[in-house]
Amino acid sequence: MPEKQVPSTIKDEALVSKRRNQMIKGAVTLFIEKGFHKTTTREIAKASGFSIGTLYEYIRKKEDVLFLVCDSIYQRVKERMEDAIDPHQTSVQSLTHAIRSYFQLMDDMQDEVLVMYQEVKSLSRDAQDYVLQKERDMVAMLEQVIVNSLPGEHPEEEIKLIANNIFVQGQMWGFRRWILQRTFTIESYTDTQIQLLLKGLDKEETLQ
Amino acid sequence: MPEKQVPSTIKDEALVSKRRNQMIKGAVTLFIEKGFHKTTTREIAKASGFSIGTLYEYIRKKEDVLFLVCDSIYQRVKERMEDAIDPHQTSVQSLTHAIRSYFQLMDDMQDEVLVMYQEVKSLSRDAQDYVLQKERDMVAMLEQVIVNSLPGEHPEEEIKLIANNIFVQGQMWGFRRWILQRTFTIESYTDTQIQLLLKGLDKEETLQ
Amino acid sequence: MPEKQVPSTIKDEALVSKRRNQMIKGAVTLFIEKGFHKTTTREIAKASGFSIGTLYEYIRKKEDVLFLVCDSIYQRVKERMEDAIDPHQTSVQSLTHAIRSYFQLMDDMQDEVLVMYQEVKSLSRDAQDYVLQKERDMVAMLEQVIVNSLPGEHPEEEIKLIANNIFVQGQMWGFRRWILQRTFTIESYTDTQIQLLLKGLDKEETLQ
Amino acid sequence: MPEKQVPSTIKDEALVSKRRNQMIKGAVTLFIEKGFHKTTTREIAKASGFSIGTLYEYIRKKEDVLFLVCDSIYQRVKERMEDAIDPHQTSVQSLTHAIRSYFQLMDDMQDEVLVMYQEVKSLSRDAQDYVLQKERDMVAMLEQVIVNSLPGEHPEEEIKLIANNIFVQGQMWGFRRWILQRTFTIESYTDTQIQLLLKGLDKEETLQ
DNA sequence: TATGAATGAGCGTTCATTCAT
DNA sequence: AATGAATGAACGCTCATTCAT
Repeated sequence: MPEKQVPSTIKDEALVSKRRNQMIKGAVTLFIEKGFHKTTTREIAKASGFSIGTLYEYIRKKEDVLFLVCDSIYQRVKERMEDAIDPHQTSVQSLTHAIRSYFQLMDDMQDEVLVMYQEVKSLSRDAQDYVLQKERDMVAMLEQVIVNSLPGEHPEEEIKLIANNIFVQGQMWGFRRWILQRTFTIESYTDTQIQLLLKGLDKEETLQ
Repeated sequence: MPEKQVPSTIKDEALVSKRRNQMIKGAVTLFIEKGFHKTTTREIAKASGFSIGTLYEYIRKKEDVLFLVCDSIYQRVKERMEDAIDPHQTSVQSLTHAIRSYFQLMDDMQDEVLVMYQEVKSLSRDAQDYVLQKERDMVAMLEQVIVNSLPGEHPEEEIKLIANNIFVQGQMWGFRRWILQRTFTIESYTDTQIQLLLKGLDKEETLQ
Repeated sequence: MPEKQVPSTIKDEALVSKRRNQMIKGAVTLFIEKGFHKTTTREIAKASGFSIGTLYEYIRKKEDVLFLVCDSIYQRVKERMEDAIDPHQTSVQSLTHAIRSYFQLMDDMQDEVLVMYQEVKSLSRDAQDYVLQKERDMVAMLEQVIVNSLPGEHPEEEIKLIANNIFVQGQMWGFRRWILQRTFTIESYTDTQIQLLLKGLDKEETLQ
Repeated sequence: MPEKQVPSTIKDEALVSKRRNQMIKGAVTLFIEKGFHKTTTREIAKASGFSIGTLYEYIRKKEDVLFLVCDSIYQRVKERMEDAIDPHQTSVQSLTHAIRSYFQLMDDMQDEVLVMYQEVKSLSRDAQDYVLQKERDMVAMLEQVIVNSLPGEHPEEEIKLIANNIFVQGQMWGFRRWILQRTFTIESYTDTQIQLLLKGLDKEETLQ
């Protein structure tokens, strides 16, 4: 898919994939450290293990690197979410399990998520739409789990809002870390959020 | 206070205030449009209505403009929050009123808040701390209202988390606008969030 | 004389004199510290005790300040040389006395002389000529003393060269201070130079 | 050695050398004409035959150009002095030969030496020390020749002073050219200085 | 396919100078 | 006579991008 969006002059697709993975790995660290704008293409090339000339054989513009990075982050998030969620399960446990998995994931990928939050606006309109769609897909996955897990009638809007709340609360753990991680561990944070949510849904649950 | 942090070569303090307001007004629009990094100092000067030379009589570095913008946003938010919150009131209504006011405010200042979210990381460490503190102050205000308004015992952690949730949900209205504002108006968004919150707190309330 | 070369918009000549003395005093310190080019007009104004606007009432261009400074340095040097030299005396002592006075003067005004050496080239052609003339006058004074003091025939060229050597050796004490002042004090430096000179002139003298 | 002090982003060392020579050649002319401060980096680039971007591939800061120029001047001076001086010769002729060579050199490199005199102070402390050391080395070479050439006892201080005098008299030919070159040719200047020196040292010598 | 030297538009910033008050 | 806010040309420097090898 990213190959569709970011053309390369190199024909060998396996090589393109390999080089781009090097690039993403190198770039993500730099973007976390100093942000997209303050990272130079030379630094990216160096961190990727090849020359500036080679870098430009695999991308057209610096922005492409950012796109590749964002895309790869969402890819990884999506894969792990799909592993964690079983769409056929209908118990409340399946919801709490999904939340736990997602929050844990957000804890693991704090830095990456923070980068995405701060840098997507540097993408072109098209690329932003592409990334936004991935986000929508993820929220839709959460909506699905909620619908499956909650007995009783719930207006669609409420479902949507809960999904969005969960989604943002996961991210918030990372980008408000300076405030939250003084008071909570990822476990206590997860527990308390689930508790608040389920109280609101008139559910009892034995935590854990 | 910002005068303490951002020195100017101009002596007339009233003039400094006036020019800086011009600057903030001009810069915010540009930052919203194209981000801090892609906005040039010349553009800021032009949008502010004076020359590049004059701009630099009122700041030392480009970053100072960003700081002034962030500071002014928080200033305005804080002022409006203080107007909206009565610390002596103890009813649930005072909480819902605070939330309504805050969400309305976030609706009014969507663009500004978005800018802050995406650009604070471009500030120096010191300036970031300064801004972070303002944020902490605001969350503390929300905590206070929650403590005052909720009968019954609530662990401190729970209070903290609810305050953070409300704070982020307000901002989320702005920075997830492309998703949320398809489904909600600011009113329906506010109502649904309050409903979810109060359900969780085992309170009944006639909305509005 | 400098009033001829550096016009002022102010009529009151006494005031012009006073202000310019303030200026020279302030500027010389700055030039010694950081050089002419790295000193700003604002700094000069501040060090002079008045505003940038006032500064420009007494000069036309920044370069004028440098001229005034150079002129004042030469003025002071010339005055002290004239005090030290008696054109009617004809003994060898009168030569050694002149050298001693001049070297002492160069020791006192090391910094000023260094500044002049490094910055005259920043003056306009005209101003450089004016300063150069002052230098020629000084060398001529030394020539006069030499002619008066030395018995026997000496070709004019030799006199000229000796005068130039003395002149430069005086300055060298200041601008080669890092090397010379490790080995010599101003007194030992003076003694040794005089000794070398007089040996060459087949003269005996009881040093001081 | 200068490669140690002035890093370049270009890897090909031969190319670095070539480009830097272009740079030095271009810059020296400009510095002579208008001084270091009034010469712009774009002018240097143009005079060197490449673009401003390329210039900065071979230096880090404008000051580096000045350092390279100073370094190259001293390098050339040193090389020619080493050719001219035979440390095993012990006759007076070896001293006069050294002086003649050195003065001739100073005549050839008048402009360069003038530039150095006026601009070293614009170098950083470190670079100034480096250049000063080269100067000390040169003076030491002269001291050596003097010690070797002069029979009889001479206090160390006297040797040092003579070496310094010769050193500065060489430079003086260039930086006081407007005065000296009216009266002398380089040959007559050299002869007269040698004559004065040897008289002082109670030596007879057939000039030439 | 890989390299890295070359380019130059464009940036942030400074500061001599002016002029209305 | 004195002030200082305003100006903008010009500076040093960076870095994304290209292209000959």
